[in-house]
Amino acid sequence: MPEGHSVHRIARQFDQHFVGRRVAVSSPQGRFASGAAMIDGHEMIESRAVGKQLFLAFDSGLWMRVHLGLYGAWDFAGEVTVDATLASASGRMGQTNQRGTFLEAYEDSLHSIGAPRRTRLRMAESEQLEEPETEWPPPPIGQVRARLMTEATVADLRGPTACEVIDDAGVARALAKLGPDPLVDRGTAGQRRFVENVRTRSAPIGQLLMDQSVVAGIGNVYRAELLFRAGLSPFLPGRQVPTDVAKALWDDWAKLLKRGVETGQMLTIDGLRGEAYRRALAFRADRHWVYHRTGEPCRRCGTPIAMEIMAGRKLYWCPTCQPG
DNA sequence: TGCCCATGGTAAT
DNA sequence: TTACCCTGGGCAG
Repeated sequence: MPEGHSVHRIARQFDQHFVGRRVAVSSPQGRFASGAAMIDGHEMIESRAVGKQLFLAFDSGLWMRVHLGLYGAWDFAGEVTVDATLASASGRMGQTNQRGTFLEAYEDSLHSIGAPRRTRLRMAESEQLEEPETEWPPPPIGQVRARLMTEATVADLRGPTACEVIDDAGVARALAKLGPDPLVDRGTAGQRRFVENVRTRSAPIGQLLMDQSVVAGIGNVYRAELLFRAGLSPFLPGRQVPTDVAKALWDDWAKLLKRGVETGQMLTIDGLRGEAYRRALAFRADRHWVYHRTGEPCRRCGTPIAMEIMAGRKLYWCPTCQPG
């Protein structure tokens, strides 16, 4: 599922290709038919991401709120922005599964950074470039909950946890449930809220980082990786996390989120160069310190990475580097 | 082909 | 805690 960085990238696609345009909204699958009718034909005036939620504003005063959940995805077709070298390269990598082809795709993708072009792009937990369609508009494939269409671009939403039309008060209610997001709550205000949220709760920090009311946008990957980077035990109660450690956690999240939005990948190992960097882009197994590495040797100390279920989700950590 | 798993979250128990 | 929503990829057979 998309953690926060993906949703910010999706919001940017809407900002660049839908905001300022009239949008035809429909529900090919039918389950969003009444919501679609409320905003169909109106101009999109704003695209905003907060944590893992996307808010699209229309000139009628109504908003579309979308949460992708575990399986959701947006499929863009037509004119979209392709700026993630890795996204495109790894996408084609996945189709061919041959490293040589990956390198060719990587080199090829360097030419298209930031350039709007006609293609198809799947935006979910990862991004994948696909062959451009020949028919326009492209026929919806599978269960498309919502279709948003301008003259140049189609966005198909499938499998979301939440997809609804709400008013300003509804947006306010949704935002009130969310903790700070570094790309929304800039400066020290967001950091202050985060530190207070952590240090007033007794739940373990590994659980608090996944709590969207404590901090918005962190998922299971970033949770594990942030704790490793901080050398922090996932089991330390929030109120026992020193203030300077909590501040540093927030700053590191802000740094990783920014990197994720720029690259389209959850790159949590710093300083990768050359082949190691390209491998990390192409292969998830080469991308993280501890996430999804149960039993494998810690990249820093060699201790087998541990895993246990915390609050229903798999938690990964290094018992030596993150003592407690 | 079919089963398991997944980067979420909510509601029921 | 568990069930469930709902989709796609990986992998065993």
